[in-house]
Amino acid sequence: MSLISVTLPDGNVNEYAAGITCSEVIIDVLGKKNGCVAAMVDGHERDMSYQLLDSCMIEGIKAESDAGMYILRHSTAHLLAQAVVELYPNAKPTIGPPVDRGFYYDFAMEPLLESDLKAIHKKMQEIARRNLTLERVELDEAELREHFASNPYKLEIIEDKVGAGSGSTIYRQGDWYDLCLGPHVPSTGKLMFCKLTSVSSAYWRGDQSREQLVRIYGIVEPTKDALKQTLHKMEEAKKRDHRKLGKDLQLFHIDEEVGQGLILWTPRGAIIRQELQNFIGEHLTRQGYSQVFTPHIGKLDLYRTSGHFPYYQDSQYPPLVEKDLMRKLSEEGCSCSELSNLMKTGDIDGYMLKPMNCPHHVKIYASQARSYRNLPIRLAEFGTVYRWEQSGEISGMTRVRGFTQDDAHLFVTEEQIGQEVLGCIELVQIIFEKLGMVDYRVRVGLRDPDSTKYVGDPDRWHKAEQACREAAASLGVEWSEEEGEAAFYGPKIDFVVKDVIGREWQLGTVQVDYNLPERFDLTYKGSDGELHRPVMIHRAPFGSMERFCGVLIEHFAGRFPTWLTPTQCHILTISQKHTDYANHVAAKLKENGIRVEIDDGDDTIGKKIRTHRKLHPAYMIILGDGEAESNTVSLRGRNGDQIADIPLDEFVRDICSEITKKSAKPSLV
RNA sequence: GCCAACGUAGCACAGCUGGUAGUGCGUCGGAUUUGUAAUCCGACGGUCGGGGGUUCGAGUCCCUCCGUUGGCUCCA
Repeated sequence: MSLISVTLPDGNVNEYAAGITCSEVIIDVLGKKNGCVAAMVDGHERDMSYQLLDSCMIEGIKAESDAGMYILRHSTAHLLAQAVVELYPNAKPTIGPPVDRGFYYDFAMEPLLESDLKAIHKKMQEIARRNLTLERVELDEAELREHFASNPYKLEIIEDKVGAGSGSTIYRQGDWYDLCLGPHVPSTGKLMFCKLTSVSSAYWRGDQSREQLVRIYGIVEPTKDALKQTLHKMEEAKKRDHRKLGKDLQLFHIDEEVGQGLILWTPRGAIIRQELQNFIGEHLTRQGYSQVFTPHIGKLDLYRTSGHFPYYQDSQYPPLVEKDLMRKLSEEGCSCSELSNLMKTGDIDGYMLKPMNCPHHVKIYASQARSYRNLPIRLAEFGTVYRWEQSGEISGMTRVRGFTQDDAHLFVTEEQIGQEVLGCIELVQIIFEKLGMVDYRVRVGLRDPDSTKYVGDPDRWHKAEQACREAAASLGVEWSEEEGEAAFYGPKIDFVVKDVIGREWQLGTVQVDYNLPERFDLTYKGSDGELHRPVMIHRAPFGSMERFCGVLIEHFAGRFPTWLTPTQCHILTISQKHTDYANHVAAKLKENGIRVEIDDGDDTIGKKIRTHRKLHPAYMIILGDGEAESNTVSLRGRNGDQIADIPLDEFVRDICSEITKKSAKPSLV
């Protein structure tokens, strides 16, 4: 038998007889498997049982590594499928991939209930305990078809993915097997520590016109402890959910009688929003923006020119029609579809709730003759827009039907694009940094080189794309280029953050636009005395106040920094004879612009603390005889720490300074 | 929009196979006047998401609409 040279991660080279398995090499080197579930051989993931026939480089893949977790999840998806088929013999497994935080498997079967998961989980554990070996088997096309003869979904995959004439592999565990390329863990015993998290539905191949499948989601970890930890984290994440905290902290309300996806900002939430808007406003002024105000509606004609109507009719609220016209049309027996057609053709006019602020801002630009000396012109507005999101998509504050963008439109010359894009993203960065949001990524959306859907000259596109790239690269955070993700009217930079349950949300965006200036025939006079076309940049560093606040609530878990928190000080009296002093302290704080709430009720101090801590004020101020006599306050912080008898003036000075500095955390206790 | 589950007082929940609604917190009233995570007593509060049906009788079963949640699809 021939010998092969196997290069190890540390650079050492061992010689083995050809045909040795990954597992044997790893055990030979380490004396044990050391938690490896698979191996990386010359850059390819392989099973532990994979035989090495040629000289190669090898490295073990540990279960807890990213690649290892992926394999663990994938194998657990198989385990799930086997369990489901054993319990429901008519269920047909379709696909079951690993995903970021776990895995899922889709089955063609009768709908399941959440409560059925328990039995399935039990079955999975039973199979895991059988410790079945996962065996890779290569089959030719005919054999594959024979193995999956009763499963049309697998046959379809064989048809499409495997291709005519070629074979593929299956993985067998006990008497069950699945079509799969692997790799997998060596045996089902590695998959003990899993949990099924939810059951929902999905379409076969994500196609709405095809069969509805039952999707089961689950998670898995290499050890019991890790599973416990992950479950604990999931519980913690649930507590931070902005929908729950928003209710508990009285930040916003959604009322079904008002409408789905329409946020009512209650007084406490409104403070947070106002503070954020003030904060952005300061930076807008510094960066040379002009603030404008525009109404919530505009004529259909405006949106015909901009292109929003009727091309995006599906995602807009239906147009508003003047009442006399409506009456006349209705007397004439005009049907809804006729009305809709008349609107499309422009034969009748109406108004639209604005889906975007840009047309209004364009009109402000166009209201005067502009010169190159005026550019860039930067128009900013907290503009509320309305979009008809699909009902199933609406969620809390993060996906809504009416929202306020921290919007601005910059009208610039071609040469100014780079510098202005940079200015926009610097603003985003300043704001994210101040709020401690460091876990975000940047996506640069570029043209799909094969598509012709884009408007504007390719050379200009190229320059704008380059400007976006350079701007993104200058940020010093993770960024990626994504071809085909540009808007049809220009390249863009998106800021994406994760919420506590791992969902990613696009917040800020900066988009270059060649289209609207063209459609509205915008011009400026250049130094050459000729008229030129400006370029527009759309930007919204927070995306929308609704979504941003939703994400912020989760980011801070409801414990906002002093400058943002709705009530900064809760004054609690020891007994009712301290009410006068409490009012004195409150007045002093309010004079200094500090938001205060007093509780001078007849509850015990313990009870008051318990009540008020639920609202997470920056500080609780406890006032009794001692404080009243010496004109001091005693503080209690969020973590329960206490400081007694701080002179009132000193406290006012310190908290004011903390607020002015927009400190990340209350730090006076 | 599609699939599934869910929808009981302001909030969190209980209510078995149909017999006509309970608990805790909150609120209000009374007592208490308290020094750092629940003082005691009492009261108010629900046409059980809306509408329709089955039944002698429905929070409990069926239909339908609305909403919420988890996914899918979509997102200028």
